[in-house]
Amino acid sequence: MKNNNEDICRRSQCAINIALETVGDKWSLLILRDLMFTDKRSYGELQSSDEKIATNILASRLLSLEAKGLIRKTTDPENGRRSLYYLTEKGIDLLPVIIDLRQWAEKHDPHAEGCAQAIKITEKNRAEVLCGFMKKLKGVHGVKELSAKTK
Amino acid sequence: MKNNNEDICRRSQCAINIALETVGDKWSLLILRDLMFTDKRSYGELQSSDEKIATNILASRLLSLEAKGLIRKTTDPENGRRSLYYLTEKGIDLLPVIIDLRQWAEKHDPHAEGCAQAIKITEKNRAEVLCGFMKKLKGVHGVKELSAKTK
DNA sequence: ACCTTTACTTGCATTTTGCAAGTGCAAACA
DNA sequence: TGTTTGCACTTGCAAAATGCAAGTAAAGGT
Repeated sequence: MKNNNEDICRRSQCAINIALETVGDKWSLLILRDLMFTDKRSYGELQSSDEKIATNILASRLLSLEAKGLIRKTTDPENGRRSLYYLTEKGIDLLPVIIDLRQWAEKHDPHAEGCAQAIKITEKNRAEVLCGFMKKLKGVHGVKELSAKTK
Repeated sequence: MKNNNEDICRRSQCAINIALETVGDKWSLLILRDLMFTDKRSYGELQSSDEKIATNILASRLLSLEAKGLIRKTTDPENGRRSLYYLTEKGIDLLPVIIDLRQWAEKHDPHAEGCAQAIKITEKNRAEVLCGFMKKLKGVHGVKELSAKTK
């Protein structure tokens, strides 16, 4: 089992670099995408995505994302041999990044098919739509909102 | 010289996946960051960043970014042995992604140092600030704005 | 007790990245 | 006009990450 030596051995302390060292590989954000926009929660379901991630890579990514606090692993209460993965708030907070990547690809690549059609964003409603969708995700993934008591 | 077989051989057509296959490695966005937030334009300057990119990787990334249309290579008119790299509109359009990554890291990693302090974004002024900064980048990098004639 | 489902692990080939040294070429210099 | 120097890369090889196919382990059902 690896320890978290990435905390002290970084290429730089630049925020952008830190973000890229955390999720800047070719698979992590795709896993988060599935957790955000589909109801896939188990290992097998996550493996069934279009991109066909190799099983050992999926395993290592889930471990790494959990170690970094972006997802949380639980056992399915209805089926003990099933593991379920849920987003944490830290993971949910990457929604804006994913949405921006999608908008960029849709603008510049004619072949890009917009997954997550559910969430349509314009310049004006962006903050509102993102906030609403993140609130929904927090509900689905069981993230407690600190602001709940003030509302 | 590689041809653009990535156009037809993709893991999937999902917009998010396409974006990640384009800039989802550990270096491309850092190069774009430097072009956006510093006045580094030459090979040597780009190599001097904190993250210490290996020279062969820098060369291959510049080639790849140029092939994908995110940057443009020119010869320094004042120094013939110098190459200068500029962002294209496609590259500039990744600004929101980079800003979101930075905000995410600043929120979740106490060690993150905000590079690009110049651009401070709140929920309310986001569209305006991003738009203004992108306009500035277009000026600096010599990207023509189609809307110029209508203004 | 046996079989199935589910989540992985393992071993090995391939690709990507990293490091250090070397090459080539235009401009400045002698 | 030859030489040096700065700059942009190559090249060769080691190390790490990724990809593929097959195998293992443990819970649940029958």
